[in-house]
Amino acid sequence: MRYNTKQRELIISFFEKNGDKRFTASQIIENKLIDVGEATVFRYLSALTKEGILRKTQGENAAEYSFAKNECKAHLHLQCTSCGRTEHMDCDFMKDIQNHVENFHRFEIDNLRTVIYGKCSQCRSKENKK
Amino acid sequence: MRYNTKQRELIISFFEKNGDKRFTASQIIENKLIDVGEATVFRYLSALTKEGILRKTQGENAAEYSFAKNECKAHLHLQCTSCGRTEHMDCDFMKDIQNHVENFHRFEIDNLRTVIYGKCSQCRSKENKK
DNA sequence: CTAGTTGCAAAGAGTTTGCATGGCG
DNA sequence: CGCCATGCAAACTCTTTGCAACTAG
Repeated sequence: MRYNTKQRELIISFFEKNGDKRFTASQIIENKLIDVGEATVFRYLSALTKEGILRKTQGENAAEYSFAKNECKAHLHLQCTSCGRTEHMDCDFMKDIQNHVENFHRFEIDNLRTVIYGKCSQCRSKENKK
Repeated sequence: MRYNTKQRELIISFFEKNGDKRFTASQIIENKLIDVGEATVFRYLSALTKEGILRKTQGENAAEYSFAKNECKAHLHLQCTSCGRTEHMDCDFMKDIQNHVENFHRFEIDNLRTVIYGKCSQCRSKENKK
């Protein structure tokens, strides 16, 4: 059994409101973004990730969590290592990638866990100006 | 300036010999896989990653390091979340992915940092038998 | 009422840093 | 000989866990 508690609702609605934004447990706790005890934050971040409600990715030092929209389960995510922005790869070619990896490599991609790192064009042009 | 020390050579040749295998700093230290002090292991894992000699990826709890072959800079890596095995995506379609992401999303993939998570066919058939 | 949940504090794991000693060039 | 590298121990950060009080169903 699982209880519907105030803390659970607080955490889910926090991420729901914050769209694509990613947060570490420490950010939430230190800045008091949600009024829930430290251990409980960790417990729910972990539980909600298992339930598929949150998306967990690894930041530089700590795990980052964001809201896992349903569409996100169907596409990959490009994350710029300079500015940190995430782009959702919701284009037609996404299906081709999925098919190739499935048929040729016999591998089923986990779109929630995977992050494609690299540089977005804006950050690259900024760096070239230096 | 940078010195060529015994420790540096030990660490590089250890990873060179171990091909695709990934190791955490703790595995190396606790099992004495390399005869180098704790802090020095961490210092070199970090330094060699910056130099592009090692490939750093995030395991469940700790960073994992493996030897970064030159070919690896040109393709993505599929890693099974069940058995942990890594498959190198060195197929012709890899170029198409690179081109699409570059031209359509204006994003330059970092192949050393990126890991595509999912399940390999062997692990999926094993799980279906349960 | 009963079983799951909370929050505090303590513990644990991974990683970084200060500093005196040692070694490369 | 001068500067960088090493190793130990201490410090730090992120995360998990034990436990008594609390709360949803």
